Amino acid sequence: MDKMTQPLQRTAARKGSNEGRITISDVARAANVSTQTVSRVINNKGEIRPETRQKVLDVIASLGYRPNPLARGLATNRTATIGIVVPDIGNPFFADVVRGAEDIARERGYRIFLANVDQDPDREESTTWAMEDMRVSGILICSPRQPDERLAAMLSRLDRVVLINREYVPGAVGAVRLDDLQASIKATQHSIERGRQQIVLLAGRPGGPAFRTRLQGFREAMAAAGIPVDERQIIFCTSNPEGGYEAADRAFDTLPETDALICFNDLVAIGAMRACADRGIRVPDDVTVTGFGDTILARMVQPSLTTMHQPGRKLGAGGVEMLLQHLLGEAHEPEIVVASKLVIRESAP
Amino acid sequence: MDKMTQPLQRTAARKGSNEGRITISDVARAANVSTQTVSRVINNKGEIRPETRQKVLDVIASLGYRPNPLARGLATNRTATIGIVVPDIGNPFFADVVRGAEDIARERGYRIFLANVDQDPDREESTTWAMEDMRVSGILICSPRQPDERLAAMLSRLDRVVLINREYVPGAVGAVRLDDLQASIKATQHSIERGRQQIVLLAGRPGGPAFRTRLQGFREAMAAAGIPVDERQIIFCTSNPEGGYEAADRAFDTLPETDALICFNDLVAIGAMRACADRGIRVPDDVTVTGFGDTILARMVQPSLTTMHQPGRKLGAGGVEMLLQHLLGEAHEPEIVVASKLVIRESAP
DNA sequence: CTGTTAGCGCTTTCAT
DNA sequence: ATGAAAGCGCTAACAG
Repeated sequence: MDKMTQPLQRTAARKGSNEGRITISDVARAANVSTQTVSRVINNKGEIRPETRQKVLDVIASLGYRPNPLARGLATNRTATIGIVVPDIGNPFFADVVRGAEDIARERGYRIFLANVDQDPDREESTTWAMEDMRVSGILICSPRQPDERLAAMLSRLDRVVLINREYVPGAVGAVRLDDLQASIKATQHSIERGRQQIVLLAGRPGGPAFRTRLQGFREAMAAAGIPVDERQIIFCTSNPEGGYEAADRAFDTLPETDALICFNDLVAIGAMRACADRGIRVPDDVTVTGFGDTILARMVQPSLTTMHQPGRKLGAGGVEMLLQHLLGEAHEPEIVVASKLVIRESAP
Repeated sequence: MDKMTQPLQRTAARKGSNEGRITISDVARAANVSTQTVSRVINNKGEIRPETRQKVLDVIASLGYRPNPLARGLATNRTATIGIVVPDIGNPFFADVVRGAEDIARERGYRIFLANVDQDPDREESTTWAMEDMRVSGILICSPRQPDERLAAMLSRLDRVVLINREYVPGAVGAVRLDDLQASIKATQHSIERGRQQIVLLAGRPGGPAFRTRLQGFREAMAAAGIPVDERQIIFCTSNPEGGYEAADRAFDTLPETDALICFNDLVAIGAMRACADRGIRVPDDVTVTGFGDTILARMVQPSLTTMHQPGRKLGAGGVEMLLQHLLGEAHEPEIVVASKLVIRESAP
């Protein structure tokens, strides 16, 4: 049980005391009221005589009082904080999700507690517990790779979790996600329509639902066009530029006729394009490359990237909104699906 | 935590407040000891008879007890948490800093409380307060743009802050930074040595110290080479691809002879290269482009980016280490300066 | 080595 | 409309 032995160091401070910070009693004393009255004022609860209220507010301002969220949390078992768990802060898509969440959260008086788990399911789980321990009001989880069963197990012990960019799983408050299946279909169709013969899917890491959906969309689009799929056309990769580079490399080794690459995300696509360049393969003439995400880089890289636009900001904002509705007991959809559309640029015109 | 270590116990849900969660008293009762003993066990404090200790640990495990960090924090006025404030989670350099910090923090039993402030000084300040309110053990701040005076003011009201990537300011625990001045000099020198005549600095946003240092290095290198600097060679920009795009555009409008661009960071460089491409300007033949950061993208974009390598991970790790040393009362340097070296790739051979 | 007694700062009953 | 008392779960101080 070493995990819970937490180092609580102390500087030269005396006791666990409050190092001269203003407390609610200080305010109460200075305003000649009880602490409850102060509490009521800062929480806008109950009826308070306007004069009393104003006096308390004045004292608060002049003393520079800031409520102690830990004490509050201990008393109420809740903090005005929303946790966000992202698998990879290096991915601009998640950066957008976070921004969207922050926008709404801030507006509604909540703080964001952001955690990066670097694609590690164990870290994801322990992080989630830690947030729960901190009595966050709710958690947004972007968990593209956690298997359904494990996620369901987590949810069964967790309350108030909104799933970002994955299908609703019972036990969650709800899910806000992109229509990944349609996106995958559209991306594949586009390559088919442009007459590409040997389309390869750089599919991400196997196991997670994102992977499955991409794959399914790919297969469906190919089947609909009557094109048989060789299993070698599906290549696993980590979801970053290196992964894309290696996967594209493998694609060209295995299937030299490859003339289109559908990539798990923009980062993978960038890596794949680099692999093409290093082999003297021209994009888009010899091979077209399609990404997912339409992150800011897509417009900027060369050739610019054809990619499925995925409004991450909307997902984050929608997730927080759903959570807050839930907290307020308001009704809401269990699942919000946001469509993504293809943005055609140079890499796959 | 294991899902099977969850006994169906539920002590009549006291006041519904703690929703049936296990408390230290539950453990104490079940183990026939006082809460104090349990506390000692989980904190590895004081001497405890091994049998007692083991018994407590067993009960903790079987009950699935997890200490309430809020209660702990309230009692000790400290939580085993380190805050990190980054100006822009979309920037891969900061992602690296965060990862480095997480590595060490996790290893030492601390949690990371990450906050994004989107380059907004006000948000930076309020976020910092919120962290302080949460009684974090310390804060790492990456604050490239906050003016010295304002930062100093913040520090005067804050304890235990480590500055990341900026010079030591009195009041801070210390600073861990790159040798930005040398980096800027080296980058400029490289362009000079390769015979570039009209070198333009895309300098970032004015006001912050990062900006100043880049500028100073640029001027010093130019002066050392006896090249006069036209003020139009210094262009402000936001530190993202769009900023780079616009700034490069302006550079070519103003000084058509421009044949080298030194960019505030890799993202700016990517935007600048795109601007070149859109104008039919060849990189590196017509114009060389140099970035800062050597983020993962630098290797992958086309042409690949010559850039100053900045080991973000080291900064984050070093920052946490310095903070922990400080908390333990150990001596440490006030400032750690990490050298960055030029990585030569295609954009400025 | 272990237990007892007080809080930490805030909110929640209940009174008034 | 306001106050008094009683915790929330944990740790600090001082016994023993």
